Amino acid sequence: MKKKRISITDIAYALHVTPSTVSRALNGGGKVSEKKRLEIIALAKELGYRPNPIAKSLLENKTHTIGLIIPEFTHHFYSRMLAGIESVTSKAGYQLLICTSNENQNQEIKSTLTLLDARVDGILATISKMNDKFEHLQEVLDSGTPLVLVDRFSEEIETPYVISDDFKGAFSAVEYLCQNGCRNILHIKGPDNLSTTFNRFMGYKEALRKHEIELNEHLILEGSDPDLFEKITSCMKNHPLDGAFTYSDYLAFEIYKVASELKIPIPEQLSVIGYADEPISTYINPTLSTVNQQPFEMGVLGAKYLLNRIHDPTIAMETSRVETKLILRESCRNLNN
Amino acid sequence: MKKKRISITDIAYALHVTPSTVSRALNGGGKVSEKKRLEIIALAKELGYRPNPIAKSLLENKTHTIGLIIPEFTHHFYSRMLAGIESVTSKAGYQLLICTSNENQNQEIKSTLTLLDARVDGILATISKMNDKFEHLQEVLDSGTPLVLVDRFSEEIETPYVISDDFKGAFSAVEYLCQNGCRNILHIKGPDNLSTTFNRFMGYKEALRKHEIELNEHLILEGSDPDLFEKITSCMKNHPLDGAFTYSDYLAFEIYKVASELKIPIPEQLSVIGYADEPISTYINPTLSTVNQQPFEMGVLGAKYLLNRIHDPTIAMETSRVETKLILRESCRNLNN
DNA sequence: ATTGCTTGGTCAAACGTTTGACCAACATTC
DNA sequence: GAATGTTGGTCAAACGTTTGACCAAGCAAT
Repeated sequence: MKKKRISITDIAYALHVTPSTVSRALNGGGKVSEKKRLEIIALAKELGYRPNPIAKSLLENKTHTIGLIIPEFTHHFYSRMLAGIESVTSKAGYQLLICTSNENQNQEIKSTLTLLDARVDGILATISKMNDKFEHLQEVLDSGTPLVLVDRFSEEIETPYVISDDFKGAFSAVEYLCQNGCRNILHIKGPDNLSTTFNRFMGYKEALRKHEIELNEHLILEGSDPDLFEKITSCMKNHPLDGAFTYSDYLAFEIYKVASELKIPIPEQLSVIGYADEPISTYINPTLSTVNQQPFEMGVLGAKYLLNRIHDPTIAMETSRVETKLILRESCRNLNN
Repeated sequence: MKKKRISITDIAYALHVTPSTVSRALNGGGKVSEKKRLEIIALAKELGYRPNPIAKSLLENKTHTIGLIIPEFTHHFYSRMLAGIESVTSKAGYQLLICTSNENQNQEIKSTLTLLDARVDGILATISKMNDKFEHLQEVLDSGTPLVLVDRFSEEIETPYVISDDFKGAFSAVEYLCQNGCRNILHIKGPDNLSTTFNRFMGYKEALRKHEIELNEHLILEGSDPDLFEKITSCMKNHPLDGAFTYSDYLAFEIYKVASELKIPIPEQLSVIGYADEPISTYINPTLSTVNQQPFEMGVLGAKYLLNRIHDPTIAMETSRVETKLILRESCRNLNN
């Protein structure tokens, strides 16, 4: 029941000229008298003519659409990233075609195929957690479709990427703890196989090394451990903990729970720093110090890199490790005041 | 630099048949010998042929794409709604084209035009807050493009919609407070001009009326008041408050802050219920009772209505007022246990 | 009068696909 | 031997747009 939109040929017919002339009048390609040009433009306006981008796409082999593959929408990080992406693509006149992978590799592969089928001009992807296959991404590259990876990347796939500087982010957090008197710092790690988990852990280790604190294996826990609460509890009981750095703000909250149970005051006896600057960090008590990854900016950058690549595929690969910001709130002791 | 994808004519040429034959072989339209059919299918597979949906769109005047206009991504409500929408559209084989309005009417109008230009098969929209013009939406309808409004709607525009039952949601929350001994219940209202603000307020009033509690104007505050904290404080000091119902979880948190300042224990002395079931509600202390609006389900429903309309535009208009769920957590007294 | 240039157009192909109309070859029926 | 039906195809139009090639008319220069 969709109404037929008026086309260039309709205008041509009405004015007894050919579609070519109408096209040139509307796009300013010359070869049309001033009088006809005005006539055509007037009629086009009157009839509410709007060019059909589908026809143009077919001809130009371009869709002015970019595809996005994102694990999910609900984490604050991704919605901010999405907002950043949207802000630049919409300004550049590009449409955004969105697919979710649900952190599921098969769905990611399917989404990739869908976007390729849709002939998007480029793809922006955050690869899913448990990714061990990369053929589908290689296929994107092979097809000549520009690809930019955001947030997570793999060395297996040679393409521009924008990631957060997890190492430095973790390092700055743990160094702050060290500088403010912490010597026994717990770390709760993130999901296995994720470069972010690894890099944050490395940042933790490096900060300890720099401040000549020996690494204590007992102070390192796995966030995915089903007995995490008990593990934290026994860790707190058996070690003179004075600091904690966790892979996420949610894991930091687990520490809050145990500390509350054991009546260990934060920050007086235990300084805590989380990661990601989720909204909850300003609402829990005490407010949580954390590491902000600037997801909006990451999205902006990723989208820009992609557009650059679309406009000139021979351009040198642009990659960024986005700086993090240490956000200090009530959960940390500060020796200086 | 995008590689040319292999087309139906390439296959036709290689096999010395016409494109028509290839098309029929691939789509099973008969008129092709079994032998040729298998040959064609084999070659298509070998060459990695994938049909070009752009060409099909041009022919069919359908894009298998639905447009989404959403105010923003960062509120949990919208990201859940988006997830719900995506879950049904992707299953139905539809692409999702996303635009944000940033709660800005001009941008909403622009987005609408963009989607119409893109020839989407239907539009799903959450109209922006300060909406007083509806011509653009009427234009969508006039163009014959199915439109479904989600979360917010206007009587000016006659189309299917899915909204949350704010009245009942508020009513159930306030009634719960009444049933559990509260007689002096504070209400903090939402933004002006929003039907949700009005309806939640009406629900509040109706619950009081039903439980024969007289409405006290002094117990009703504006969430947008810059001196909200002070207003709440003086309200708590001057009235024997025993309950509070707020337009949002964030406003409920303001009450937490004041209560903490005044050393009023929640829920022992004051029961609090928020609205929206934002993630923070399970992380603040005590955990916050709230009203869940089932945004995921709203998205699912909206998308389904739209798809139904796309498949049969003459179908009767489907609208829903989605039930809310009262989520009881630690912030409310319960007389029964 | 011939050549050459400019202006203002038209024509046709192209993009990839589908589909109704047509058609030749062959088999069947009377 | 003529009419009819079936099988396995081809042809061309259509969707809306752009664009290179062509062309006629008018004019100026030789």
